[in-house]
Amino acid sequence: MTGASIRIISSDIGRMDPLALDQLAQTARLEGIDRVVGLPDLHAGRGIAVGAAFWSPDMVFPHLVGSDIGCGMGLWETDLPVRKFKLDAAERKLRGLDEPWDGDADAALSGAGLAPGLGDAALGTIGGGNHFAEFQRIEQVIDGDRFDALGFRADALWLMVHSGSRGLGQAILDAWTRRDGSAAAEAASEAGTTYLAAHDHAVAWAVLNRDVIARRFCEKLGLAAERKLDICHNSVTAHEGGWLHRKGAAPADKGLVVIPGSRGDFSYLVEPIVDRGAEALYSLAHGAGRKWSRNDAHGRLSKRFRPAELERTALGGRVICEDRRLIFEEAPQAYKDIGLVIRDLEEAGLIRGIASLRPLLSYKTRRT
DNA sequence: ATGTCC
Repeated sequence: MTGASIRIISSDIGRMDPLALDQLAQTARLEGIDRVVGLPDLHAGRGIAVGAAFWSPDMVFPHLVGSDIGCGMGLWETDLPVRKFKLDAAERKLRGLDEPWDGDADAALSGAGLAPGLGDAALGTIGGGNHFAEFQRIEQVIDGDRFDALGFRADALWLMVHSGSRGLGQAILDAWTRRDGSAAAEAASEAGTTYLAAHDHAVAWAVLNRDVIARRFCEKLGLAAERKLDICHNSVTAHEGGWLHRKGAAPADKGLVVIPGSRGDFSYLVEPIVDRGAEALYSLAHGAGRKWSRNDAHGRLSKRFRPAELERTALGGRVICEDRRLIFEEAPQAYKDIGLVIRDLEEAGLIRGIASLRPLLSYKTRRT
């Protein structure tokens, strides 16, 4: 094998982080990887670039999925007219959400086809890092016909949840790594099927986790909500006779997608254009993508701002993040311009915009 | 990213 083809979806590759591009090139050299795609939100990760898709004809590479198997975005429309959403009251009521969920975890797990007790201590919790739950309002309906046909309401309060499989996915990758240190397994081998079965459980758990998180948030505010989409951006799935790994890449072949900007920027509800998807491995950006590393963001921003100043954003959004380090790491300044990411995807013919959403209240954590 | 490093 001489290495995979690399396709980068961007109007300005020169502005991409050389480290991320180098990480992408490294994975393209892996024996068994045939095709690699970098998306406009590409950024450096811990060894593996984030915002990328990798296709192998017969092998599974657990490290290309990473530890947060099943991580993704869910989007709910609530029954509350957004004009009735009161920020101060909502902020007061959103407490206890980092604590273990006191609902019926086993019933929820079995409803999702998962074993009782599986990861139940973490079920319904957001976690750390870039995870969040965010109340939003529709800023602009871009494609009114499509928006109406979907039965969506522009005057409703919306809720977006970004979380994953917490300790469960981590344990699955750890178990893989401890096995024998090999990077990949034939999907049909015993090691491959064992990993894939565990992976599929973690994906189902992560979908359920986002659902429980949304339930908890809505319960605190006395809202009912309907899930409009759930999109997983860390996974490996059977695809065109091989295995498609997505590392921070939304699927373009599974219906509507929401692509969030930073907490200080808009999010975009988009429709993938499936017939153009093959060249991008049926994958899309999963967010804005980091511009600065966590360390850089903390170093630069903690000199310029107090945490309280970062609890309000330029778009008028409010932030609940009582972790003093995280509030700097996840500041809007640390992220790329989501507008440019969306434009790149549109210009590549991969998406059509349906609506944009404005952040109202971003919940990260109450605990420090 | 992480029932998170002593």
